[in-house]
Amino acid sequence: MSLKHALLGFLSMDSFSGYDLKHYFEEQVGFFWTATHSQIYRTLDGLVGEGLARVERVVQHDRPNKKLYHLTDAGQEELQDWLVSPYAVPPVHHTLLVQLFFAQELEDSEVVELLEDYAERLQEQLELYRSEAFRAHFEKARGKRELFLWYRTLDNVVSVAETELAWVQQTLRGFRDLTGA
Amino acid sequence: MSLKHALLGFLSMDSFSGYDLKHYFEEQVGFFWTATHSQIYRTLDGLVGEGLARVERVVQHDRPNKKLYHLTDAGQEELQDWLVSPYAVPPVHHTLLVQLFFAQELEDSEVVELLEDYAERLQEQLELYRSEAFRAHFEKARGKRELFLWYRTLDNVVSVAETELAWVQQTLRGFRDLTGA
DNA sequence: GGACCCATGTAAATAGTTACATGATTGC
DNA sequence: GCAATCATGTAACTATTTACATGGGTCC
Repeated sequence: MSLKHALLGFLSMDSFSGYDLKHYFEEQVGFFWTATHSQIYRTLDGLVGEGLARVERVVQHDRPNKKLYHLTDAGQEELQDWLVSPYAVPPVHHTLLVQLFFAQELEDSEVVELLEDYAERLQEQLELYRSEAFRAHFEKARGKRELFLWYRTLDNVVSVAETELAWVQQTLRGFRDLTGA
Repeated sequence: MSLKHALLGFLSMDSFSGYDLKHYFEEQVGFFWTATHSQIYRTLDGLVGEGLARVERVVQHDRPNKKLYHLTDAGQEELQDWLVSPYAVPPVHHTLLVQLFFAQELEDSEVVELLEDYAERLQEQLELYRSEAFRAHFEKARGKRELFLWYRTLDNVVSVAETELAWVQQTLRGFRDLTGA
């Protein structure tokens, strides 16, 4: 479960509320990990239950009260352990490839449409990655080393999306050559 | 739910038992979709329940009896509809990037180890993709068009894995330059 | 006798999404 | 008064994995 550890990761930098973290997942790490607020709140509960975080109730007057989560020593240790745990190949699930694999049943034009639509989605993704949206938060990096790590994570998804886009375009060319579509 | 539609896809080619399909997921499309037998059996039940497939009990003497699943007209229609449904960007979950993003807490050597380990996993993946394992089944393609589609699906995961590998190597170089590790 | 393949399932747990639900405060 | 942001939660559902469970047949 990486969400748990991503939360510990954030809490190792500072103390946050569930609401803060929700925004961090949208704006900070949304390009490589997403989570909904309902999952975040439940997972934070779990962290407290496991003694990996503790909660502080903060009374606010200008806005609704909130719960600030702090990392415990046990939480810091759990995070450290997990950070060096070797990569386990995740189960693969690539919906578009399922569609393409069984596309023999489709008209040529439908296959082309499918691929063109995918290309558009990838373009949108790339534009989002290249916008300031994610980079804006990189200024919070504590030094060059962290900044490097953050840029490289973003570069990963950019590279992969570019590769997918090149793959679609090549596939479209090949398909048109083959079918005359 | 793509598993449901991947099953319909297979059943549109021929009739299969759950056991057959389990093997198809390992050997035929395992590089872009995985499923366990427990999920396959339950999903097949679901297909029958929805009227998208029907089941034929086949008595065998040299081996245990089996249940052959056949696509119904409704199943064929459901498949056709799904095949042209536009791509929806799936939620992103990339565990290694979570580790790297929060790797500021780690020693230089631990970061290097993490990346080198990832590179090894990617190499293994690539070797698997390039082996005969998946291509062996491509001979069942009904014509050039289908063969093209199948090769392109495999090429997708190969390209992405190659990109990831190049990304790791570039990241390792950059990290070593920066830290002297 | 034992390993291995064939064949099918259930149960429990984990992970994640979507929908439902509430309420305060700020700024227009 | 209304929209937007802040803030937290629960319930139901979907998807997936892992573990448990069984039993026949073949081949060495």
